[in-house]
Amino acid sequence: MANRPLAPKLIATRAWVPGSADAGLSRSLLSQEEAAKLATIATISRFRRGDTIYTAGTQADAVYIISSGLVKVFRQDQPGSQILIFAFALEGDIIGMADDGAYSNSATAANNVTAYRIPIKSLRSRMLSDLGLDLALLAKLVHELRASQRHAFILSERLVANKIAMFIEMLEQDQASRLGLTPEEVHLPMSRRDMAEFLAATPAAITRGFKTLEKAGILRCRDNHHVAILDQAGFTQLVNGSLHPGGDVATRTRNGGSRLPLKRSGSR
Amino acid sequence: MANRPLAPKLIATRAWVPGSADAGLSRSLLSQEEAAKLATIATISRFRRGDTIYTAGTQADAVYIISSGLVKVFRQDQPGSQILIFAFALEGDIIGMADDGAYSNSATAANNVTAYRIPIKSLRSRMLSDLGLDLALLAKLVHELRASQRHAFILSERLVANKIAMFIEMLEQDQASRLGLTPEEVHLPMSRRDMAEFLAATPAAITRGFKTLEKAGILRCRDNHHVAILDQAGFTQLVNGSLHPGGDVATRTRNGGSRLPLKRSGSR
DNA sequence: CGCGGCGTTGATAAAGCTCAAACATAGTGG
DNA sequence: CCACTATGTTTGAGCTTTATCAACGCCGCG
Repeated sequence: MANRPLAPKLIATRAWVPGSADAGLSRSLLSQEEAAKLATIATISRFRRGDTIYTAGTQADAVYIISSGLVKVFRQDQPGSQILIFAFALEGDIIGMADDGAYSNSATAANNVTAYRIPIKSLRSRMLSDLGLDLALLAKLVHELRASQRHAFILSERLVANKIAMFIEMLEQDQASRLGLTPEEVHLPMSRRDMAEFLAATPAAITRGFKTLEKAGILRCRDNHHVAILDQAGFTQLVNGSLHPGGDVATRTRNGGSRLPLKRSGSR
Repeated sequence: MANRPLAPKLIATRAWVPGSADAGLSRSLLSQEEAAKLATIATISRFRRGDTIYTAGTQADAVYIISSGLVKVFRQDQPGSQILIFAFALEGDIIGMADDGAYSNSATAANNVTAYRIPIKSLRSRMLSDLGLDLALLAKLVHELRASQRHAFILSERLVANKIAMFIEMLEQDQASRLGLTPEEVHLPMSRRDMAEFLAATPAAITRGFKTLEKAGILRCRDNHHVAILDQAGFTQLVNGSLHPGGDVATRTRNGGSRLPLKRSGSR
């Protein structure tokens, strides 16, 4: 049973319960038993790249637990107006939040997606009888809320280069917590345009932001979907918003590089 | 409804359950019974304006349900660096989210605050036995998540005047759902500086944004804490991001004063 | 009465958006 | 296999908004 991919997984980190052992690690929130029970009320849905999974404002009859693929959860008030992507959902994420019975945002598949579709009614009745499921959803929602606040924090940044750095750090942590180790390269599974719509910027600004970070020696892009962090110290400072990439990073030779080896410093 | 102020209240709107009757209305999520049970494990805390309620990174031993007053929930990475206010919490809100046993953001009282302090341990044991409490927290978290996404959406706006309009609309809806009717004036209980820190702008920009909205005839400020919406249609368009206040309002003199939608479309 | 925080107003500079065109990369059908 | 189209990405030039920095008025408070 352990190696079968046929039961939904819900992934999150611990919230109030301190767990120093696996701090920062994602755990599966559902016991096998609970996952199996959920599987009995779920159906498997498949979506192709670009497919609409649900649309904001329509009646919310089901939530989806992503099994594989990448889903963009977004909001667009008027057709043709600005889009803001709220989250990139992947395996172990649950989507389909509703407000007064209607989906409060939209979701489309960014590539081929398989997901468990769980009707709300079944879920509700199941929740009333199964406390563990309840607590799992609670933990997942806390996780989501934190992620959303982090998103807001990224959006509050003024310079696009900083936003990008924070975005990459977010993906890095996510991947690290899923894999259990920090990968050499961070994988950016979405397009530049998607990044722009997540970071509230234009694709052009995203391109230039990456260029800025590369020129500053902070990171290196193998291609548009794989970046390596070269200057971890400078990167962290960027993420913490304490300095601006254009000016100070180059002049950071004063204090910075004591903790980690810098590959190349201050080439200007 | 009830006149006993001695039990905690949790306020939220409905999520998946459609309730066409009281759509958009806040409901108290706890039955009197549950509230009473919660009260037995809660203690009342009082804070004065400026007091710290908890600090990010410290051990999270309790959550707080606000009974009265205004609390700023915020994050500040480095002392002296940028602050982002995530939420203004008031009566019926719950604060104290944690990550791996530590508070993930900070909270201070914006004025005199009374709150129910509920130790995590008691809450957990209570949750395991009381399913209703569980579901109430779930509903509240969905509410919070939506609020956070809305915040992100506001932050994604480029022009400060639009941000302000969306912020006012947010407060208006909140007040309307609490009162059960749309008030004539929207109350802004926080300072300009707090708004700036919520909207990721500077106080100066906030001032100028309000000026812009007033000059455009969208709203009128009785004082710094009370605004009335004069042009509901224009206001709504601003909130939906379909129209730029600076551009169109300035060009209005050329166009002879007619309010024109001027939306952009991708047709070529 | 002086002090410090807040709010407003004014100049300047920087960063990003808009618009637009060149470029790259698929996917498609001949 | 190739043109051909559609989509995404990059680059460039001009314009707008806001951050920054500063000064000033206001108010409450010691």
